[in-house]
Amino acid sequence: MERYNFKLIEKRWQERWENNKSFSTKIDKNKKKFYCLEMFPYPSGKIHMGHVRNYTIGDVLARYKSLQNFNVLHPMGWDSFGMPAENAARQNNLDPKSWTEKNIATMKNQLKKLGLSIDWDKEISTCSPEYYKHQQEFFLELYDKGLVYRKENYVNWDPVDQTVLANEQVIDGKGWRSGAPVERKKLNQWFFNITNFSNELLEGLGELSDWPNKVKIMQQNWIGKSFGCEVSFNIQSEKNIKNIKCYTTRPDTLFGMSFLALSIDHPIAKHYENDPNFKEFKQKCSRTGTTEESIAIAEKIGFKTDLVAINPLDENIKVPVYFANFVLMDYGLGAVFGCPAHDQRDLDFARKYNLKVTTVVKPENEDFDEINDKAYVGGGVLINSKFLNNLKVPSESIKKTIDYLEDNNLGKRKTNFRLKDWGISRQRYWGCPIPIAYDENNNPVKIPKSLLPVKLPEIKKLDSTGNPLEKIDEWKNIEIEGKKYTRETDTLDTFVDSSWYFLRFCSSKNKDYGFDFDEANYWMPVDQYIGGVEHAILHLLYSRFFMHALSFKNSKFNIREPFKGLFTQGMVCHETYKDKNNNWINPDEVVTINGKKFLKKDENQEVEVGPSESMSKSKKNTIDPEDIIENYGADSVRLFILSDSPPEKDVQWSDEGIKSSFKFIQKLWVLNQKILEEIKADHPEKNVNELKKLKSKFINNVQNNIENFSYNKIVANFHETYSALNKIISTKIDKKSWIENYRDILITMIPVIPHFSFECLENLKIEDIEKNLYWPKINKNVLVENEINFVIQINGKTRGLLKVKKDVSEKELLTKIKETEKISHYIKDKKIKKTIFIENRLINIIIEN
RNA sequence: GGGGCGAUGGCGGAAUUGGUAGACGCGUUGGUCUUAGGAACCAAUAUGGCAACAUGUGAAGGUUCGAGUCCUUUUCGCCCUACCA
Repeated sequence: MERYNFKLIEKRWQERWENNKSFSTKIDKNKKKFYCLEMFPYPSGKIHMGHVRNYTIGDVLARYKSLQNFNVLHPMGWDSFGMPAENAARQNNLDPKSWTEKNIATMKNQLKKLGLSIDWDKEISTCSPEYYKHQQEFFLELYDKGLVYRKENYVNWDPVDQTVLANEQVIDGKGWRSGAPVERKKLNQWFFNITNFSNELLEGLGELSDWPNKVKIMQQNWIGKSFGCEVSFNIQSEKNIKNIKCYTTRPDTLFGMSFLALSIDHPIAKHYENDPNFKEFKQKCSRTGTTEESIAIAEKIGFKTDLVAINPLDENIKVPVYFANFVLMDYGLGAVFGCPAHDQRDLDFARKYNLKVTTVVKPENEDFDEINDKAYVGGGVLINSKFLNNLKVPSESIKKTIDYLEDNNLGKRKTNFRLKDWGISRQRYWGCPIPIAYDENNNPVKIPKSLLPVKLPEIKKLDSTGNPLEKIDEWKNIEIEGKKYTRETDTLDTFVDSSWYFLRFCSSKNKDYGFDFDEANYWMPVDQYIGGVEHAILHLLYSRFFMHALSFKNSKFNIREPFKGLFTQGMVCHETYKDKNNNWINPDEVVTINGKKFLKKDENQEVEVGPSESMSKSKKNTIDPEDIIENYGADSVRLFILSDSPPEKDVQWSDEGIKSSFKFIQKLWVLNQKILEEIKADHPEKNVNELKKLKSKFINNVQNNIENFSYNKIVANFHETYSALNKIISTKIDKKSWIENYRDILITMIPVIPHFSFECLENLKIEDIEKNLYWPKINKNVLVENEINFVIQINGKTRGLLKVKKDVSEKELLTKIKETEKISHYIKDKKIKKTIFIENRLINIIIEN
């Protein structure tokens, strides 16, 4: 018997799909659509196992929906702008464009080998002018809608590389490449007014019932809506400062106030600019690291001003005003009042500077301890608060205090959002140019639509410092209608590229606009979006914003939520290995002996096995998908990457696992040959019902498991069905029944192992099978069992199973139990107090002991 | 500090509304066939016990005829977020 030659067979089917354009899709309003999208990859060089998992999960769904006669859009593209291309270009002395294009060619070829049902005709690449032209149009559209603006903002500046760093490029306050201490520098930058939609973006989450709760909560926290009020504090000062406004969610603790703290970036700071002590303090603040941990641990420090703030509720309470390192300018108003008794930070600060601690909340009906080092943040009632005393905290206190403040013109109710506007300027070459130019007075003007796209100038190599666009004068200096301008040299954040690519897929060749309204209205929203949870906040929020922004003041387009369903898959992990010199080593350098001893290949040196971690180049625990496809075939890879772990959890890649999947496909092939022989034999005897039932169960299970994303259980269904078929094969079933039922089983396997399934289907020699493929419908009645393994419990303990006919009565069952020695001895001579009888399932007999 | 998720054999994981705990796979053990086995096939595999049986889903309580599943308390682990006023 021939072994299953996956190399030949997979190649043949992939070619056939490509030549027949099997997955190319057109808009068809008579058919229900299904838009299945996986997050498009960054063309970093080669695909990795994470891609394999992501695209396999998506492909199972796409192929399943397509068999169910949905009109399926399943496209693929490239998120091809970004820093790695610049880094690679600098390192290897080439230009980002050719590096990127080469990677795309490689990865496309690799993806094709996975046998994905992708409509490659719709392929897009965000770095192509055909794509970013429309992005520039969108920029101008949002500009006209007032959703784009320019303001000064701080950036991380690397003084050696003369470049702006992203937050993740700042490591311990130093530039990741140069190692130089990073400076804060103010630059004029472009912003999308995402906060214009804060409320809509928050409310919209409520409609997203097919999103993981986790992600919705993350976005909710990110948007961070809070209710409170602005309070105005009068200031006593020799300077011209009359009052300071603070935002607070706890105005009810105002009587406990003992200081007021300002951010060092607060406008009032300009009064102290020339004070050397203040300068020193500012420097001290900027010295604390930027890592999350160092911020959290950082000591609270303050700079005492000569200002005195007066409590709006009691003018006899006068407190000092500080600048403090823990107050942020970009949240609220950059100023807070400190109530040490009921806020830990304020307490730490107060203890350090010997400020008063006045308790104003005490737990209800309880004694309370003096505040020492721990602030009391719970509820209770107000004390030491004059006319607010005895109000319940927080149910009455906050509302009543705000009412009082508003009535007396001391403050006003305010909703605040944590969400900040989206800074989209990047001082980089390899991104979408911003279609703006500046006149001689540095006023921005739009580049007219007729001059779009603003193409990136081609360069041969990148210098190591600065933004190359600044240095190309012939690109930078332009004339519009005879007037001289200088181009904006910043490019757009690459998150902009990915904020609308799913729209572009709907009509990827459309020339007049980023998408065709008719097509977009047909395909959108994406029915199922699949990708890593690491994009749970930014990418998904920006995409949602972009839809809101495009829908804003637009009569032709009104789709505010781009992704109806979201699925976040887990990572692919592998064991880590280290040699005796403590260097990471790649799995393919490791050989095992009896699965116990791990040795470094060719060196006979023992290897230390570490815990399984997500595959990463730094730990060298990666497995190259191309090697695996080469050795085991795409179907084996697909099967294995789905088995073992549920898709939302991390999966452990193992050599044994992929081998086992490979063997399983071989076994399926052997079974297929046997079935073909049975068909040839065409036994006159029939055993249809059992086969039909087996098939129906299989289809039913697989269907449920696909719908619930329990893809690991599908693999289990495959194994069970394989065993069942192997058993049933000896029972002499006639040709017609075999073909009918086995055909349906094979179709059901298409989403997971398409090459194998199609090959076997072809072997069945059913006419026009390819054109008449549909997800088999099953008769649910077939699934009903006529005999039931009835669970017999005595006093709640399972004592046995009885095979009885369906719908057996309690009385009949009890009779049968008494006849069954194995079980009856438990109740012999005992008085039955009570029985619980669950139809067709279980009986619990309660007896006296 | 805030928020979320989770804890089931040696391992990854199954277990509809509370109703046979451990599906399926890996690994391990025994066997068959083989010059060989790192191939294939068959069987066993939660723990203790010869067995009957007992015990078992991180821990402790509770609700229930019945709890992996529901409630309370608690321990541990992972993830996100972070001086958010």
